[in-house]
Amino acid sequence: MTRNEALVYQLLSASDRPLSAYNILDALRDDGFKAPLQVYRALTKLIERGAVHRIESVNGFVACRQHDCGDNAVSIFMLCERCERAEEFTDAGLDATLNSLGRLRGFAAGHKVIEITGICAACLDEAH
Amino acid sequence: MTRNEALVYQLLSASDRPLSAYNILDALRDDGFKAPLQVYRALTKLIERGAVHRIESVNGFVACRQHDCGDNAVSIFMLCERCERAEEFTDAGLDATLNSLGRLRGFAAGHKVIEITGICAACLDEAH
DNA sequence: TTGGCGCTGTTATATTATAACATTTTGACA
DNA sequence: TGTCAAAATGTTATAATATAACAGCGCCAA
Repeated sequence: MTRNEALVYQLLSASDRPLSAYNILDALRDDGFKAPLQVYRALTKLIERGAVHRIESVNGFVACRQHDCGDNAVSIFMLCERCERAEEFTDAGLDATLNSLGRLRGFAAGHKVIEITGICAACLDEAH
Repeated sequence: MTRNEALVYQLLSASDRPLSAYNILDALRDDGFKAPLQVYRALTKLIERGAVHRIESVNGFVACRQHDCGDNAVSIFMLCERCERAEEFTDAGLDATLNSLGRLRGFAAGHKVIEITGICAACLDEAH
């Protein structure tokens, strides 16, 4: 892992919510980051490697918190509208279900995006 | 449905792949569209009403081709990497599965994004 | 030791989306 | 029918997200 990748990865690992590329850029200015490409390049590598996931719904990025995502399991993200926290978990059954839904239609499934927006347990409690 | 909404909806209905807001803008210049906001405003209304879906993975928009999406069923999109076509279908079982996955963790599920990237049947055939 | 490859830095630019505000249209109802 | 408020529209400007293009550096294998 290169220096830039490590910096981006550490930052994402320390955050419980998705960060945008420009959030990351700002946070790493003291470490010498000056241009968006430095962030995007690191993100691209980290994502290829499965260390980081992109959250399409919010144009943000999170560190992977599962080790089985990719091998026969799909990542599911629950995104809290209130506190913006993202929780990742995996489900092998769901992965298989989606593969077979595709197969039924002759579709060869590759990358899967599953993102659920709602209210997390902590925020529901607060509202009681 | 207002004139602008109708124009945007017709365009999307006639397309078998997602269009970006700026694709739409360009296509509707002859109809008097001049600024992105005209497109985004129409899209916002159409999406609220469930007539159009946003495809997060490609920052594009498609006309809804299911009538049961929303009522206890979730829309699933299969996106072909090769020809870029988007196919929508719905699945009530999957909707229930995701709701209960959330419930297990105290999460109140709202909007769900399910997008699968891969190769469609037609493109697989071509490659044979 | 050198030559190539991958990583880096930098400037510029493309793409996607919204803010702010003035104007016009629509439709309910007196 | 007149009128007023709400909704829709038009327009300019700008914000937020992402990539292109090219030059330089550093490592390390032959």
